[in-house]
Amino acid sequence: MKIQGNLIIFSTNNEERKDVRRLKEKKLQVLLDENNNLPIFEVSKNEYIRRTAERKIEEIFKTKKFYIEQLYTWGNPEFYTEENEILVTYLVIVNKKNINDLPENLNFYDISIKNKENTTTQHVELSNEKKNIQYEIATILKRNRESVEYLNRLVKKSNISELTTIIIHTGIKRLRNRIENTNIAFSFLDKEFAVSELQQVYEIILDKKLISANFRKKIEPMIKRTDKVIKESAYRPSVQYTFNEDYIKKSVL
Amino acid sequence: MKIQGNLIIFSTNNEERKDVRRLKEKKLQVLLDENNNLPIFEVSKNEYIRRTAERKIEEIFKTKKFYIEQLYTWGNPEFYTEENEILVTYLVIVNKKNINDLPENLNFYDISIKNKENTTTQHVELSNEKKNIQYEIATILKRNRESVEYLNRLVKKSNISELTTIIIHTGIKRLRNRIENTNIAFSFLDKEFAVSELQQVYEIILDKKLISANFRKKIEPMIKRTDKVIKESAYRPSVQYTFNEDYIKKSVL
DNA sequence: GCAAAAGTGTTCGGGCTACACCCATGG
DNA sequence: CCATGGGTGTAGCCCGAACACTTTTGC
Repeated sequence: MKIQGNLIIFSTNNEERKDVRRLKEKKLQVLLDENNNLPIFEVSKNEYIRRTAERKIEEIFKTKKFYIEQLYTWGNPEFYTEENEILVTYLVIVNKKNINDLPENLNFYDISIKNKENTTTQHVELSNEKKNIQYEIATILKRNRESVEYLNRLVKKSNISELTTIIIHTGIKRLRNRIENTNIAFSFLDKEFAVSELQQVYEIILDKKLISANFRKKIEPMIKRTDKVIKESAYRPSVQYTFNEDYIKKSVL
Repeated sequence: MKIQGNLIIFSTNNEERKDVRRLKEKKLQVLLDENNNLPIFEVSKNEYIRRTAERKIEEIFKTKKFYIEQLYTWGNPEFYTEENEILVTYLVIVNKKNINDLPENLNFYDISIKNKENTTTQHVELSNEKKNIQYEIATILKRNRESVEYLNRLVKKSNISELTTIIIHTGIKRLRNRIENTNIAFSFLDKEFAVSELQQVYEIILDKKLISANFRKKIEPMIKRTDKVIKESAYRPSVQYTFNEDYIKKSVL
């Protein structure tokens, strides 16, 4: 029995706009190696698997500041090419500012997802300056035994493995669930941040524009105002906030 | 590297009341072996792990009618006694009426949970006619690295392993999450059921009384009325409903 | 008739949505 | 002065909570 570990690492990028007076545009990113695979680690006989995952991340970024949780364990014919293998995937969130290093073979890719009209198919584009990966992934309703299940399938062959696309898909779904029920959003940001930055994190994960007036009210109990201000855009400076430690939403496994 | 599988199997029991004119009282149940452990299966070299889990369940109950999903993979020093082991847990729901057999060493236990006032500790009692297992489990907030995490710990030694109590706890949390977001509640019931039966499933999983008028309105789009009626109590018969196949809530992994 | 369950209708309040509007800043 | 973002207030709407009330049945 062969057992492996796997990392789906999310981060965000701040991109300058052409119009320099506008806010930087945040994008959700994922880390892939030179073969468009997720970073893998070998599960050793002498260490607990989660600790091994953490050590691998520390090795990649030379930092101990990141969020980690188990995503899923793959060993299902639906998703797996080889029999007799098990792959445990961990979901990781890093703030780029906490990264001290990045191996040459690993690169962050912007994630862009477009829903195809009147289908359950999504067109996904992973891109950076050097490379552009495109694929389409469909959500299929599978009626099996006592219930229904949602499966994902890669509908067009691409230069990325089906399992990788499914893990990315599953990871984003998990982010969406977590961002509504926990405080993971703050893992993308510095200790101090503007409300608009937090809102951008919500927007890129939920993939929709939010009305800032309503967003403020919603997250108000989660954050604490500081005395500092910051000038992100060319206009009115924004107040810096920190996470309100008193407010901890119960997380649901 | 040793790898094993594990099953947390939930079901419900219909208990007669002393007052025979009242409705049978549903209770949430879990399946344990004679040593108070969850059913284990060995992961073979020749089969996918989920399929192995399904085969084990079919072997236990002599039925193919059950709900299954992966719960969690344990291999963390926090929860595990032995190093160098991995345990993949699957969550299962069965309707007793679909069970054709049950090995002698396996028994269902009623689950009763009481929150201890002003603490995050819960007193749990697992009981049937022959046996009674009691323990207390605490939820501990652990601040680690970039975020907070909830851990569970067995606070009083008991004749049940800590890992088993944590898996039961995690399983119930998962049921609570799923019952609000998917249609798993129906896996506990027959194809045709009364609204009050469905309500009882919600009540035992969420562990609180619901107001039936509001419950009806909430689940109305999920169910379809049939022509049949059933007399569960000694009083007014109730209309039989089925699951409305048109209504399928998106499940979130 | 009454106790228990099945089933319907109504009111109230909190939270989300949408939008109007003011403030601050730099070009 | 105006475009853009920061920030506040408010009105409407929907949904859930609470509860009153009717119907049906067996003892």
